[in-house]
Amino acid sequence: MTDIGFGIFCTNSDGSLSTNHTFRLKNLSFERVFESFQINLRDFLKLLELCRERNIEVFRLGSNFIPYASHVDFEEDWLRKFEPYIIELGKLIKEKFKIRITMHPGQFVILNSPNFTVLENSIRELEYHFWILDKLGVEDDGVVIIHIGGAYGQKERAIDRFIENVEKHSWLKRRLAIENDERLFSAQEVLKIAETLRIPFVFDFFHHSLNPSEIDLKKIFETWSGKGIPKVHLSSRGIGKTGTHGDYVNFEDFLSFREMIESTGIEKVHMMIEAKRKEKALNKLRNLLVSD
DNA sequence: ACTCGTCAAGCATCG
DNA sequence: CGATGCTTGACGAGT
Repeated sequence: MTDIGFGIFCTNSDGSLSTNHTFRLKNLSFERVFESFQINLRDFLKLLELCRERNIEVFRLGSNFIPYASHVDFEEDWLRKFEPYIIELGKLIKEKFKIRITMHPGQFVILNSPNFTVLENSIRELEYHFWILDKLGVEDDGVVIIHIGGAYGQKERAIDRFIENVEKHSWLKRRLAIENDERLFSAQEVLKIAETLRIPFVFDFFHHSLNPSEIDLKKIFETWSGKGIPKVHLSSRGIGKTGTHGDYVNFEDFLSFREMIESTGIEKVHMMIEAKRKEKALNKLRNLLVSD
């Protein structure tokens, strides 16, 4: 039977703790960045406590941990001032919490954009994400997860451009992981890209159900060899437009996903619960598992 | 003291 | 062509 370790992201269920505190860009100054950072740091530590109490094995740190860090107006020497705090935090995580930390930059990070400025901004944003994880001193299993990007009416061309751009900035391969999305790039397409680039594939069950393709989950897990425990995402449909995440995870979705995972014979996976009610959703799921 | 619209960034889809 | 979905959170204007 597969051991499934769970993960949550960015905030707790009532929103009282968040690693995404920010401010308005027009007020950008070192002081404002530092102010938000301190709140994010404080909340992050509380969230790590929460994860430890509830035996949560993965946490996704919010991209706004240091707000506007990749913005052109963010001055270069500001980041150096944060360095000692991040290093200290990294030590604490290693000694006290022993949790896997990952990140997932926003939808604006697009490595296959034909627009040079978009690509440039994306690279800068990824540099910032890598910087954080490197200074934290987390292992290579601390991945930075992105989607493939746009199709621009020529999906094959868009895939080639993604591969070319990652090859061009090959340092990205150290932490970059890619995920199938709910509309454009199916799991089958993402697997091909992951195999070509030799980077891990974060399989998203909900996106796969909305954008299905023929896949071999075992092959998807193989992209993780030497890169840490395979990571997957689980969410269920919410009210509103297709693709919206639900407040909780549908138990049937979990059961069929678990069956799919177990059929590969894998020993251990990390499952990120992408539900709006975060640890409450995980609690509900675990309660159902106990009574099941 | 509150609610509401807007905010750095891209893309595709739906009406 | 404008609103919406994607980690939502902050905050100033209006009530």
